[in-house]
Amino acid sequence: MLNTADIPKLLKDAGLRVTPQREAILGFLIEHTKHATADEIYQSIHKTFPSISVSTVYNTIKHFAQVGLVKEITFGDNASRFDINVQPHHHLVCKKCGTLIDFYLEKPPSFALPPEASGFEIEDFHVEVKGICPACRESSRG
Amino acid sequence: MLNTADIPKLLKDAGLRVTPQREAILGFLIEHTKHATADEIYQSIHKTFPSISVSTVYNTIKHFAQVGLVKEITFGDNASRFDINVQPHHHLVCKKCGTLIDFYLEKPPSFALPPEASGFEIEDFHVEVKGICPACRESSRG
DNA sequence: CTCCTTTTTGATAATAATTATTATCTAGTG
DNA sequence: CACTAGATAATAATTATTATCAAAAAGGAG
Ligand SMILES: [Mn+2]
Ligand SMILES: [Mn+2]
Ligand SMILES: [Zn+2]
Ligand SMILES: [Zn+2]
Repeated sequence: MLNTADIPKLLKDAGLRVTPQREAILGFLIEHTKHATADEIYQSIHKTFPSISVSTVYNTIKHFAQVGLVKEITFGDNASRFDINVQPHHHLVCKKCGTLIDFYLEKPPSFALPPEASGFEIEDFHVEVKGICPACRESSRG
Repeated sequence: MLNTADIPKLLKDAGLRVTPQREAILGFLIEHTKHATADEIYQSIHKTFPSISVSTVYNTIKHFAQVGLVKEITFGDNASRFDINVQPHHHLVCKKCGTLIDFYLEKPPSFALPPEASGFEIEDFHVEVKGICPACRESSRG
């Protein structure tokens, strides 16, 4: 498990300079919640770090994603979410509110790619299970 | 296979009025390409139907998606794509250009959902295999 | 510690995709 | 033909994100 004490080392090992903004953003992702949006990160950090800017949050999480500190999740038509869990895993997603729950596969799916796929360099895959979470089912009852 | 001659019937069966705009949009999706974006649909139809509006394209494809005539695909950080293939299937996607190729599973993945998932009403799932297409590999060679 | 170079930050503007609003128009009904 | 629910087109508004760039800060070298 990642610990907030490791933050400066995590940043250095990723080849990034250590700044208060980066420590705050990485700290938020480690401590609070997986799968936060850029805006959620900004709103939370802004309380104790009022001078931080929205563009810094975007720059920083994009940087983090590039060096592999987080993984950007971009499905649904809503905002990107950022996942501090960088192990290969998959997501159960609520169609209404976008809540994500991690899960792991017991057995990978067996897929036969069609001829048109030849020459494609495959890097990884992601399974998205879609449904409605209990909270959203409750709130949409007639 | 869907045929352009069936378009009025397809619209009526879906409970939608038959209008030239709807015929044009559905016709484009059937004839030309699977997985077009709203803008691609608009740009193509606009040539022969100059009075059509961008908002009509959006309204119409959203309508189509609601009644099950097309399926909206929303991964990647780019624009939504609309799939005239509404059978359950999955996608190989190019990380660079967003090109999509359909594929079908031989065997569904076996997943064990965690306790947090209890109460979730599962509707369907989608496997997204990510990579780089031959064209994009070629164009990014040093 | 001080100076210097490089990187990062933050304010703002710009862009892209999409949704909302609304006046006008039209298909279907009788 | 006349009426009305529904559809269209023009436009404004919104949301998420990226670009620009001067000022501030980080990390080394001396
Ligand atoms: Mn996750
Ligand atoms: Mn498809
Ligand atoms: Zn929900
Ligand atoms: Zn490509």
